Amino acid sequence: MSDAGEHLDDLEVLPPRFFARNALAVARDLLGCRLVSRIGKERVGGVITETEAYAGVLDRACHAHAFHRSARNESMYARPGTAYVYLIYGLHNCLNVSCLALDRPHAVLIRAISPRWGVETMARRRGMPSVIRGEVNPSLCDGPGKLCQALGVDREADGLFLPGADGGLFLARSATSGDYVASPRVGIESSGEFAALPWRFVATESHYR
DNA sequence: CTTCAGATGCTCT
DNA sequence: GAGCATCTGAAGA
Repeated sequence: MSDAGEHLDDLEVLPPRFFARNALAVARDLLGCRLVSRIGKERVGGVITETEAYAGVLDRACHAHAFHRSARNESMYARPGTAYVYLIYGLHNCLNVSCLALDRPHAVLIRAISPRWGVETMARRRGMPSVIRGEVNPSLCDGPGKLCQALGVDREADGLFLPGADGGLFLARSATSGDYVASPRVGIESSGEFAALPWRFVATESHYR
């Protein structure tokens, strides 16, 4: 029973208080939630299937480790629910949401979504076919850089307050609850003991199918 | 299936 | 100048 027919106008936007918690809680609870972009003319988006928590000043892998603060990560210090978008490897954007509180800079990286709305538009932005062998192309949004490209998210979106109704980007409640698997975060091998912590969360099928 | 190199630009040392 | 919360296509097993 797929709920692919659910209408974008019926989605319940996540309120500011959803984000006023530590990154581990927010990262787990974002699984199954909807991420929608109306950057550009069409609305596109899907269901969040993978997140990572970056849990503040003690977390060596976090951009705000040891209270590091610069023009790049200023959004981590903004009110909870603020988009933090940065460029990685000179090529790809990564979309995060700030959480916890002003002086406690946590963030959740959204690593993957399951495409649901505007699949053709996302495929065009990604430069690949929307359908492969009768199924939605699985590589449209299954990575942090890929989903930003598909949703049209770049550093213009940095600093957007996602619970605000006027933005081109928002998060909305999950229609279902589901299970997840936790594992170490990706690409942070140089972060010492923090590299092994299971702060990456991947939704199981129960979330969205 | 797997590994691997190259692309590319911004931040921080 | 080094390193980076990545992605892709090509080559090998």
